[in-house]
Amino acid sequence: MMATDSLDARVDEILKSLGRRTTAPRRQVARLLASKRGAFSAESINAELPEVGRATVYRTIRLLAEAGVLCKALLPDGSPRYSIDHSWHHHHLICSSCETVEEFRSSELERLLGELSDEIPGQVLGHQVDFYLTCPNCLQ
Amino acid sequence: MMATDSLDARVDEILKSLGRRTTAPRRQVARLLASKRGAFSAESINAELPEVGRATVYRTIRLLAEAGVLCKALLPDGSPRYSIDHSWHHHHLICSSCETVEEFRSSELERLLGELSDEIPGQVLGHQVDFYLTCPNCLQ
DNA sequence: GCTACTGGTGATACGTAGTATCAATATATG
DNA sequence: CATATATTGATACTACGTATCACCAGTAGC
Repeated sequence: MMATDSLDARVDEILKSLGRRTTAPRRQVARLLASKRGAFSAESINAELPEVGRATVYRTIRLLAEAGVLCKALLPDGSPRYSIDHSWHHHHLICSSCETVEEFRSSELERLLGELSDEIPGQVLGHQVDFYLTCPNCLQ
Repeated sequence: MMATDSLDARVDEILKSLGRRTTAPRRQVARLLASKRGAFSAESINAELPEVGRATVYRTIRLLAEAGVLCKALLPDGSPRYSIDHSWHHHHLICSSCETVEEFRSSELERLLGELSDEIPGQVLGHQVDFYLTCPNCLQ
């Protein structure tokens, strides 16, 4: 599968650039992630990979999130969901019903957030904007 | 203390309006919360009230959060912090260093978020905006 | 003020999310 | 191929929160 192969290569590259080793467990996790559409919990990945240790699953997810391959969104209650990061900077549309997470971009929003960051005392490191909604699907 | 007394009264009122009972443990939790400045974790409240059960501490915090007395902010890693809710609708300035949570309001931001909500497919229920920063204090 | 009804409490157990430890193992490199 | 070391996975631990359930205490009605 094209997408899987390219993510494999991307993961190899990232690991190399970080001086990390390319191991079988990391490949297994990366391949499973690549097959996922939408958002997922770390625990669900762990459940689908009984042959990979839990700690390794979590470590790999963290590694890929820090490398920008995955991004982390928080459901309204704070529980994290991960998804493949398709675009550089974006926010999230989170369905409170089916927990689907979609990416969302708005240059106008970005501009305003930038302006506000300049006004806020201290050094702004980043921001998070999430919309909680009932998605068209869940509205029937 | 004035602030404590008024929160006591407010909590009594809220409990009454919800048809809930005014109990000693709920008062203890509410009093401790009133004495807090800034944000705190549920667990820290639990630790400071050994005579109140953990379940009751969490139940009371949830009750007060749902009633609008407390508001919940999420640190960058998703761990929740609670603080007395001083103003109706606001966002958060979260110091990544000292974990201080401050309230933040911007009518311009609110207006834009409202506009965007209209454009987003599905029924938008709410949004969350957080700025992560190093606060002036932590910048020395 | 007493009593009964029922909501609240707290001990315990459970579930999710994630990190720390550490002996055993696999990888990249000379 | 040998070896230094990054990585693994079992286990244990922390934070955060909910479910259960026997017992207790508010509150409404008399």
